[in-house]
Amino acid sequence: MSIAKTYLPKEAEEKWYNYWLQHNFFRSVPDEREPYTIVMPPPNVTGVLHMGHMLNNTIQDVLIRRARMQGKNACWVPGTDHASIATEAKVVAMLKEQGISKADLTRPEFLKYAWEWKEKYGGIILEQLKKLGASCDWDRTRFTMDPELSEAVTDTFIHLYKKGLIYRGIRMVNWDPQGKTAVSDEEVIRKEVNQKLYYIKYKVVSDELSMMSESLATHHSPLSAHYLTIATTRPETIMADAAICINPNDERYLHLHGKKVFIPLINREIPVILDEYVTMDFGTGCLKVTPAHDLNDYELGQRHNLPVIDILNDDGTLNDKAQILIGEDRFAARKKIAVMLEEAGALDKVEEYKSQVGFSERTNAVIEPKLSMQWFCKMGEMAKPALDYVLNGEIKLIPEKFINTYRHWMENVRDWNISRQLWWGQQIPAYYLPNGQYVIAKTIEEALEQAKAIDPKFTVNDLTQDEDVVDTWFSSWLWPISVFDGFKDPDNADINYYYPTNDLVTAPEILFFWVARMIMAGHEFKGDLPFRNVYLTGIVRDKQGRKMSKSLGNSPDPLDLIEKYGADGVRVGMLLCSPAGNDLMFDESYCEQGRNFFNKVWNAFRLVKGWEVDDNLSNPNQIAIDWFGSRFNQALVEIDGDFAQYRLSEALMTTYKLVWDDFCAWYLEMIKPAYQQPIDRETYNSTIAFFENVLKVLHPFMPFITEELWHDELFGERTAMDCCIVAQLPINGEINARLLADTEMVKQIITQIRNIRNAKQISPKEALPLSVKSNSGVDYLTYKAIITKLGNISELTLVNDKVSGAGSFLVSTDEFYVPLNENVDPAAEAERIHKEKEYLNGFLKSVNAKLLNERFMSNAKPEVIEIEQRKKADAEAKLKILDESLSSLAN
RNA sequence: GGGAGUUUAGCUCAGCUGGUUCAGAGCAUCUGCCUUACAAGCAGAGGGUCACUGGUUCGAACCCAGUAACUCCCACCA
Repeated sequence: MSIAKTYLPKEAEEKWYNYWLQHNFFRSVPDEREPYTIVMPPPNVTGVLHMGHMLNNTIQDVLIRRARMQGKNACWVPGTDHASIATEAKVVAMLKEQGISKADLTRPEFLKYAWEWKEKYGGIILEQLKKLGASCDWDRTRFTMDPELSEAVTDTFIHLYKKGLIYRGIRMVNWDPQGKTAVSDEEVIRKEVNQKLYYIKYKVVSDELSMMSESLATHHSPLSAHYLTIATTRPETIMADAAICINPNDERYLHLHGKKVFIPLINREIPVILDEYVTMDFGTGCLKVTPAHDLNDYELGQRHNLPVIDILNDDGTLNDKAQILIGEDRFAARKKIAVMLEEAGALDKVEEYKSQVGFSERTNAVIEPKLSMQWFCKMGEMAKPALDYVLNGEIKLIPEKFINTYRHWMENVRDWNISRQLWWGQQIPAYYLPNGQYVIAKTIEEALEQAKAIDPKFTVNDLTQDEDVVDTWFSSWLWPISVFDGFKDPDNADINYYYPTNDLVTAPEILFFWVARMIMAGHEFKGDLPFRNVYLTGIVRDKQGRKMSKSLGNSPDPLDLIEKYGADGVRVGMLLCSPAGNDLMFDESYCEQGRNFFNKVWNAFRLVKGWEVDDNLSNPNQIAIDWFGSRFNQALVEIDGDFAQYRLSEALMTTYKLVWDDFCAWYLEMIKPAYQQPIDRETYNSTIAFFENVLKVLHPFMPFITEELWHDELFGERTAMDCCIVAQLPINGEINARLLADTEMVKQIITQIRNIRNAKQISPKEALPLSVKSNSGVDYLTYKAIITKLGNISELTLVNDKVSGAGSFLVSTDEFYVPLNENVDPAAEAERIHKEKEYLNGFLKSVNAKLLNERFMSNAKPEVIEIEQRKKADAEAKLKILDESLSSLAN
């Protein structure tokens, strides 16, 4: 029977994923085993898989599969997030294409469209995750707007309101004119932008000409006495100015104290006010105060009792209060007003200027500070315990460097604006009464009851529910609890069993958005932390270090990659380039390496599969078997250590080398029978057992090929449920250190023999004799079988004297001679030995320098001194042998 | 402006408490091989002033100080 030279993943992937599903291997229900739980950071319901998801979910799947194979009850809860602003924006855009405007729809009509959209596209990303091999318990799939989860949102809102942690108030908020909603501080991304700084002249209202000329005489400011000049990046907001502010200590402007000025173009009179807030050396030292459109100006306005003139509509266009350019977009208005100012002679100059501008994280629109009535959640009280969990180590952040950032944020946390002027999401459970009061209630019936307590005359018709919905994160911060119905049914078996969860794998970008708030919610609503470890992955970047993004077009399509390299290849590729806690420079070649790796495993399988066993043979290669057994156990310890520290990349690399180098390149070569020769039963059985163990350690990284091979008859009969996915990882076994060390020497011998072949152009097929002068006492005859096989040695003999005219090398202090047909050139040999001596002498010198240094001898630890002494003795022994060789060459 | 981090081979990264021949791994490169498991491979080899400058120490990639470059987070200077 011939087996394909290369493994074709596609068919196997589909077959085994379905098999796992059918046999409920991903399913988890509470039982007596130790739970291991991960809740998946829910991707946006309308999103598609990108490289960040690939990385994230590969890591989660590796952890989950490993836990499952360690006998834990592994539960990975998948789900999606309703992502209110992003989804609503998409639905609005979709409707617009159909010629439907959101404004023409009622709330229920709009929501109907939104749900249809969700039903249509909502499952895509989860389906894509299946291609990757994600072993989630799909029966537990949740959506943040599932009825139970929405109910949890309402309940927690009420809970926090009753506790006084939620309040309503007029505040300056971050307004997204595209999404037409407020967003939280965390959802504003500041970017440096090239802007223009406009210097605009405001005419001073003056009553006496004489005073003016006096000012002219005494002040040599760049400003005309008739005017003062302000600098602004936002000339379109001058119509909303309520004052000009100067620093009272600014000597240049003493003459302006108590004056008034005209706003250019509209000629409205505003006062000049004094406040030390103004920096004298920035711009002109004159600041236009626009309380409606700047947070600082707002606060300044509050202090000075200035009116708030809001000239912007919700969509960022100018309203009639602007008097001019009504209906124009703010950016169009900016350009036009610059021209108008210029024409009016009110524009002094324009400078290039770099400054930070806030953008909406979801729509990328420029954020507009806007005064509005919003709901807020107080954070201070909840932040304290959430900070403690991390500081005292109950929750570990991996890597630890994020602790500082986390602490800084938690110590400076501001209240959270939780209301959004959207329809897609959980509507705020506030009901307004005709008298302006409101009540907070779970249902309108309950609201009515409360209303009646205020005034029995109220009816349902008097109640109006708040139009707004809560921030998406106000539902996802409940995720680790709500997916287990911990609100609806706080004492149910699931929540009691799975909560707190074990590991959370997510991106550092949402440490504050989400992770911190989940910790707060966990403490507030469950009195316990939501998870014990937070693994913060890096950002997936391209080879040049740029963040992968749609607009740059530098992100490969994950599904194409899977198509090309197989899911196993892509998984390995992702992990190969993702050291713990660092960004990863992704390159397709990593996936190629992953593919090559599973192909290597496939071919090892082909080799073993082809062997015939002869029960009459009784010459097992016991040394090889013992050695690989030890080596395997040693690798297990290393892998365990890597996982314990969440060094997944290294765990994979340790596994990679174990399989490729130790198993394939060394072990299989050691025991491989000659072409078309049978193998003995014992070696065969051991090899099969090793291979099965290899499949196990590989499985978390490469689930598909390992499951495929697992079921081959090579490994014997399998029952339906006997699958690699639930096989138990081997427990750390015996490690024979001596054997491992000796084998390393044997490997060196073989490498040296190969080197001689290379140098002398001798074919590997040509058998060579080997003589050993063992000075160390190692009995090389023990390893005769391996040395003769891998070195293709015709005869291994022990000698007491040097062999002249042969190729030679040293391993440790043992001498090896390979007699060759042609005589070795003594001069060349002498040169080689001289070089080696030179190196050893240099080495010896540095060792001696230490040993002769009194301070070293008195300060260094005894074991360090001992090591140095051993080095010295070793070098001296080698030098002695080399000298002997030299003199025997001379003879 | 404040804070954190990074800098080790061509690339991506290990290097844990300062002490083995400590300067490592994988990939890439080079040389030789189509050797009956695998050319997606095999065998071998060559790559480094550990960013820079000083200091501490018997001893520094590692500790300290400073410098430079890059990255991230936070922050209301128009």
